[in-house]
Amino acid sequence: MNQTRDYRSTVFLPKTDFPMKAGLPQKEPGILARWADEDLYRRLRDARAGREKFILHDGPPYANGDMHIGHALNHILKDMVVRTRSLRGFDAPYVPGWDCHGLPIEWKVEEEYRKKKLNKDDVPPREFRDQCRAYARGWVDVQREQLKRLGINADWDHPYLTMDFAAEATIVRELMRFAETGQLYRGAKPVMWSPVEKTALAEAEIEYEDITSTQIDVAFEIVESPEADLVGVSAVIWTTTPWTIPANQAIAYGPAIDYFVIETGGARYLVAEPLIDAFVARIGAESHTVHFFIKGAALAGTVVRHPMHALGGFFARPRPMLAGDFVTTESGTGLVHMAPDHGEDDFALCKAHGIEPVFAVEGDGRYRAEWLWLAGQGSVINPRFNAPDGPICTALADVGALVAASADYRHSYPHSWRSKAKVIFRCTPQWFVPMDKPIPPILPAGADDLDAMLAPRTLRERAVAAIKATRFVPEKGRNRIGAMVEGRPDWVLSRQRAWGVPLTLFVHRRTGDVLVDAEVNARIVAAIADEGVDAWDEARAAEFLGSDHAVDDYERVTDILDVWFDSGSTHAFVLGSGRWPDLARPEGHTGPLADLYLEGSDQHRGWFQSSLLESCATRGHAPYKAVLTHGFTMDAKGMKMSKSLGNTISPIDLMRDYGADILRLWALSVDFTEDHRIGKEILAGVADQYRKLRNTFRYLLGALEGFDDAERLAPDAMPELERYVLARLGALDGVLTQAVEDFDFNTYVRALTDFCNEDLSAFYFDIRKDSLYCDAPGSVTRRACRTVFDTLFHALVRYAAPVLVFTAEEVWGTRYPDGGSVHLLEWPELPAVSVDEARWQDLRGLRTLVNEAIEPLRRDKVLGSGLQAEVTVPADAAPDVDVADLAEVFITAAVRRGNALSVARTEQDKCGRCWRHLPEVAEDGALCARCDDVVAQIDGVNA
RNA sequence: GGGCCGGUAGCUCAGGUGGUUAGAGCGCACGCCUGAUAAGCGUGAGGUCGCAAGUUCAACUCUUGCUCGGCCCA
Repeated sequence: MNQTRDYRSTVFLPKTDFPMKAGLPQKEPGILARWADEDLYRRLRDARAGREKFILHDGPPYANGDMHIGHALNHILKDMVVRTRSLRGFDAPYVPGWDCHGLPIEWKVEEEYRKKKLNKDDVPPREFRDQCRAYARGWVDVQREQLKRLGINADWDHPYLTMDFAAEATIVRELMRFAETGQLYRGAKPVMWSPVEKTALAEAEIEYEDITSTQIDVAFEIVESPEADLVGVSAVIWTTTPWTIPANQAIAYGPAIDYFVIETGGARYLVAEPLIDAFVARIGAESHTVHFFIKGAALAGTVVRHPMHALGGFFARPRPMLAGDFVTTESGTGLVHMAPDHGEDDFALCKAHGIEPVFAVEGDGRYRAEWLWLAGQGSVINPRFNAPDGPICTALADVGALVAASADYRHSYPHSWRSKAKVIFRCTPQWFVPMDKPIPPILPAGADDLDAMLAPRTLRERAVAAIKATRFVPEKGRNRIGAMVEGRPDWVLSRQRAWGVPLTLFVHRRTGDVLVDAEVNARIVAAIADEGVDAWDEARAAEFLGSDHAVDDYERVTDILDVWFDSGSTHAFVLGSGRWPDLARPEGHTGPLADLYLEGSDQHRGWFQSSLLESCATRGHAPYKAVLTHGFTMDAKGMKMSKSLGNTISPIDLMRDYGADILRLWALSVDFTEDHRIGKEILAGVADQYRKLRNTFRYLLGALEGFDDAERLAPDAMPELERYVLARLGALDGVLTQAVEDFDFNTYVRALTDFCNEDLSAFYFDIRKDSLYCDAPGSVTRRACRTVFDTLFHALVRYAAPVLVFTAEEVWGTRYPDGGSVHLLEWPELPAVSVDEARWQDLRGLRTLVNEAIEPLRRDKVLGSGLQAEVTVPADAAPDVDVADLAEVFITAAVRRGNALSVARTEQDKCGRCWRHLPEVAEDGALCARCDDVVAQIDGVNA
C-alpha cells in the first residue's frame, strides 16, 4: 500500500456517447427524415386530441423566390409559439399557407413570354393562368422544403394555397357577402395606375424613387373676376407633370395666402407673395414691378381660360378659381392647376364644385383618339413627351402661355415596384369597399334594440372597435394599425389583370345595380369550386344567370380582386371551412377563429389590416384574438439588407454552415419586437451559447449514466444544496412559463442559458463533482444529486425542445433510444420544495468573496487548485452553516471561522483518489476515509 | 416631405412611476485545473447610457432640437 496507485479507474466519471461537437449541418437532415417517417406532426395532433386549442393562423408568404431571412425569422417565431403552447398542453395545430395570385407572379410569367418573344395578349387567358398556377406551385414546393429544413413542425402535406379551387370559391363567396350587404360600389377615383402594366396598383405595389422632371410655369389668362383689375392678368400655375395640362379644369388658390400682381417683360402675373422671387428667377426676368396685393379669399368667383381654349369644346370651357386648403407656399406659385382625373386633391375639390373627370388618358398612357389636343399621343410618363421641347410645351409656347420650362426638377416620384416604371394618378372606374357607409349591424344572438343602436355603423367603426378588443404584442402595434384604419381611404378591390380571383359580379346595364341573387351566386361558387377561376367566363354567363335574368340585361364584371382580398379571406377558407379538421373550433364557438396572427410589422398595412377589414365587414369582428409583430432583420451594422448593397444573408447558407438550431437560437435570442441584427460576430456568439447548452446536456447525460429509479430520493431526504437547486429550477420554470405567455422568447432563452451557466455549470455541477465522482453509489448525497440531475434533465430537455428542436431530440434519444420524440412531451412537473433562497444568495456572495481572496495566492503560485486553499471566514458569515458544508460549497480544503476573510495553503496531504486535502490522509497519494471505503467496495466486487 | 418606432459595454440583452460607484450572460485578457478536456473553474479590464440644450436639488430615465437607422405613407 505504500506504492501510489492510480485510482482513475475507481472514479465514477461521466460517461456518454453524446458528442461534444454537434455537426448540426450533417446531423439535422437525418433527424428531419425520422420525423417525416414517424409523421411527428400527426402524432402530436393525436397526443393532444381533445385539449384546448391554440390556433396560430399562418400568414401566407408570397409564392415567389427563395426563402429569405425574414421568412426564416417569421417561421421560427411561429414554430416557437406553436411548440411552446403545445408543450404547455394545448392542441396547437400549424397549417402553413401560400399566397399565389397577383401581379408579381403574373409579371414573371410575362417575362418568360418576352424571353421567348411571345406576346402575352396572344396567349389565351386560360393558358396564361395555367402558367401562373404552375409557376406559383413551383415556388411553393421550393419554399416548403426550405422552411421544413428550419425544423418547423407543421402540416406540410396539407398546406393551404390561395389558388386552390376551394380557396378561390371561398374568396368569391366572401366577395358576395360584401355585395349582399351593400358594401361594394363602383366609383371613379384617381388611383395609382401603371401605364406599363395597364392596371391600377395598390399602395403596397408602389415604391418611390428620385427622378428629374420637367417643371413648367403656365399662364392662364383671367377673363372674369369680381376684382376688375385682375381681368387680363395671367394666373400662373407651376407643375412637374406637363401632361396633366390637357386635362386641366380649374385652378386652386389658398384663401389665406397673400397674392400679388407683378409685371415683367410687358406681362402681368398673379403669384403668391413668398414665391415671387423664385418665380421671377425661373422666368429669367431681370426685374419686375409689383402692381397690387390681393388676399387669396378675394379670388373667389374669378375665372380663367385654358391656354388651348382656341381648340374649342372642352378647352373652351371656363376654368374657375377654387379655394383649396391644401395649397401651400412651399413651392410653385401658390396657384395649383386642377386636373380631377389625375390628382386626389384635384378630384375632391372639383367634385365638390360639380366638375367631373373626363377620362382623357387611356390605360396605356395615351390621350384618347378623339381628344382635341394630343389625340392618340403619349405615353404621358415618357420624359420626352413632357420635355421643354416636347409636344405639350411646344403647343403652350406657341400660344404664349409657357412662361418657363426646364427639365431639372429633382423630386421623389411613385413607381411600380415590379416594372420600376413611373405610375400616374388616373381616374378609372373601380370597385370599392366603403369605409364610412352605414351598414346593417351584425349582432350576436339575443341582442336587443339597444345593442343594435350601439353597434358600430360603418366598416371603419367596426374595425376600430375590433382593434380595441384585440391583444397586441408589443402593445405599440395597436396604435399603429389604429391610426392607419382611422385614416385610410375606401378599399379599392378591382385590378385589371388576369391572374387572380374575379369579381364575380353581374351589373344591370340600365340601373347599374349589382345583381344579388342567392341562386345565381350559388351557381357561380359551385362552378369555381369545381373548375377554379377559369369558370368565370363570358360563355357561362347565361348558365349562371339562369332563367330569372336575361343575359343581355347584365354586364359581366371582368376585373380581378386585389390580392389583399385573397389573403384577407384566409381566415374564412382555412379556419372556417372545415377542410382542416385540426383547426375546427368546438361547437358554439363565437368570435375570432384564430388565437394569433404573427407577422412582420409591415403587415399592419397588409395582412393584419386586410384580414381585419374583411372579417369586420362579413362577421363584425376581427379574425384574431391577438396580433404579434416582429421587426426586420438588419445586417451587422444595422443597415437594411438589399441585393444592391450586397449585404444580404441567406438563411439557407446559414443552415449549411451552422445548422438550423443555431439560426433558431439566434432568432429567439434577439429582441424580435424591434429591428435586430445578424452577422458573423453575432452568430459566433450564438454558436458559443449553443455549445454551452449542449455541454450542459452532455454533462447531465454522462452523470446520469446507469441511473435507475431505485436510486431516487425524495426532496425531503436530500441535502439542502439539492433542494436549493430544485428551488432555482422552480424559479426558472416560473420565468419560462411567463415568457411563453408573453411571447417573450429572448427572456426565455436568456433565462435558460443563464441558469445553465450560473446555477448549474459554475455552481452546482462544480460543487457536486466530488460527490458524483467519488462518493459510493449508494451514498445519500450522490443519490440526491443524481435524482436532481434526472429532474434537471427532464425539465431542461423540454424547455430547450422548442428552441433547439434538433439538439433536444438528439439529447432525448441519447438517453432514451426507444423513448419516441421529445416533441411529444409536455411541460415538466417539478417537485415542490421550499428553501430560504435569500440565505443561499448570501452564501453565494460569500463564495465569490472567497474566490476573490484565493486569486492573489494563485498569482503568487502559493497554490493552484482551490482545493489547496484553507479559508478563514468571519465568524458572523453564514453562522448557521457547518464549516464542512462551507468547504464543500467553496470547493476548498478546510474552512474555519476567524476575524476576517483570509486564505492560506493547506498543510494537509492530498487524497490520491478525490484529491481533497484532509487531515486523515496519511501521506500524499494515500486515501481519505471515504475513498478508502469506496475503493474497498470496488476491489471487493472485482476480486 | 409626413406618421410611428428605435439607438445602454466588442456581441446579445436588463435597467416600474427620475435618486447611492449603470447591471447580466457571452466574448476578450490573465490565471487555475488536466478525472466534462477542441471541455470545466476563477479573477479582471471594458460604457461621456446616439449628440446638444432645457426642466429639476438630482436624468440612462421627463421636454425640445439634431443625428443615425428602420417600418409605413406621400
